[in-house]
Amino acid sequence: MPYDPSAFPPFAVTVDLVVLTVRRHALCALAVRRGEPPFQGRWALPGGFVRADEDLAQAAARELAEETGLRVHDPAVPAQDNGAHLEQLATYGDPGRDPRMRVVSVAHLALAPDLPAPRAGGDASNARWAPVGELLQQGGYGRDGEAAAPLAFDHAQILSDGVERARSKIEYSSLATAFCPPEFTVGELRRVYEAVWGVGLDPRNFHRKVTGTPGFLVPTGGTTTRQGGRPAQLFRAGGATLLNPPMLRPEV
Amino acid sequence: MPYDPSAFPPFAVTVDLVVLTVRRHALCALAVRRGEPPFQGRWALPGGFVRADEDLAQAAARELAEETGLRVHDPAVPAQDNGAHLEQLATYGDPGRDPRMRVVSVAHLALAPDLPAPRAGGDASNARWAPVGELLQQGGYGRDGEAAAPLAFDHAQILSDGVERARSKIEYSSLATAFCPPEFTVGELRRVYEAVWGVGLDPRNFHRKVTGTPGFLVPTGGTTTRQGGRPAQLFRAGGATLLNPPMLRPEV
DNA sequence: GTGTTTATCGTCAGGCAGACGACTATGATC
DNA sequence: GATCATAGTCGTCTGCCTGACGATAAACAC
Repeated sequence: MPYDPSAFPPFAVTVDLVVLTVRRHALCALAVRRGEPPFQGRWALPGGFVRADEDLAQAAARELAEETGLRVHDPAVPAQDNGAHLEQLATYGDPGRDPRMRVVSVAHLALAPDLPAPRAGGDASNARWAPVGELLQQGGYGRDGEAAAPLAFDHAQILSDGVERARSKIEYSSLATAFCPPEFTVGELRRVYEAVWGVGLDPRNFHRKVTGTPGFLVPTGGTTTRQGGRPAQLFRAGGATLLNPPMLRPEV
Repeated sequence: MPYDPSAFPPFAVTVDLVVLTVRRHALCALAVRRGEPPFQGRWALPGGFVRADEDLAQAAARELAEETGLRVHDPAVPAQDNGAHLEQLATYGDPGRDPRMRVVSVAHLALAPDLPAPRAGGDASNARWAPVGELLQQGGYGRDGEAAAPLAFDHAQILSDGVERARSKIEYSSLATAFCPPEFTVGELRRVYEAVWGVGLDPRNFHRKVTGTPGFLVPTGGTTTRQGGRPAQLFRAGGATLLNPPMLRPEV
């Protein structure tokens, strides 16, 4: 059959972002408050339309920068490590997921170190870091009396998928370092695993595992004592991106 | 900002399929010959436009049925196991990936047992199972003198991503059984792993691993001798979908 | 029967993870 | 300044799993 522009229905294509970070020993996601219908006043994941001349990854990186000021870490430049990790997550295209029109959303997952404060177009009250358990639970009230209404659209599903991706991916990759500042201690990295998995890990076995895996961590020579207690060695993420054998997640 | 239909550019949304199977000890993918420009006469992955009232998974299942006659195996009905496995792979939306217009393609991965013969709208000469190495290699000639021109569009990238997904996913899941008929022997399952990974596995260790993992394989009681040699026990896939600890892929 | 092929069971050594003891180096408290 | 609490780091031991590989079993071809 020849090419016929009327043979296919037009879609709007958006990118939605699951931006995760670890704050106060809890896995948190970035949520923005919707200022317009539908779901006006409800919390949602940040996102926006893909522009006509833009790649999907570019659109996601642009939205991330607009919402958080974060630049994306370019894997081709391992030296400059002060950016977030960004990867495509999955695509959601249910008819009716947006009541206005047919929207296909390409969700992306971003992992970032702990940040000072979110900004959404300069309006801080319309963006916040919230523990993922709080965003996903139905009913009840959040920490600061915020009514825990479900996220807008199908964003609870998207967030849930993003969290699951992060939880499984830190098992077999060095992705957990994306939650850490450029230099970090073994204990800080362990607390990332504990927050993301929601479990406790043995500090001694964890230390043996991460320092014994070649190429995973590179000591920088410095030490720090910002956690109290004996000063800890500082490390940077090594070149190894795959962790083999993987870090084992406890059975719960 | 209020809702403004002119604020976003229209996209065409398609689903493309990476349909994998194991034939004659080789991992093969379904390819269809393009009958119209662009890339007329070249091989491509099967796919098509998503309809206006269709979910992405529905569209992928419909395309799969149209191209192969396969129904999709519904995970909610584990008893009836005569369908293919289908999952979303990734989404490709480079501007310029289709010279006609802006097309976002949601690629899906399908795994099927060995099938008699492909059919593409009843025309067998326009569809074939080809070893993935043949489809991905640049230049040279395929087995039957077919010029090994690169796949159309960015389909080489999509196929490559799909193969990589399949290779890694059979490590930690029971997905390899999707390449097998409803009842199969340990040896047949091992040959699936060998074909997908392109390695040789020790039959004795493999047998110990798969029969020793609870819930992975369920003996049906029957035996078969279709491979020659001593009759082998027949199994069905057990309820366990996750393989823990995973099957280890040799270092090459 | 003999040889070939495939399936299945066993044995053994090495590696890794979980459990946990011991020691070190800092800041806080009395 | 001594003591305590906290966190980091190094070891040890045991059990499980894997890779390598020997041995046996049950079919078919000749």
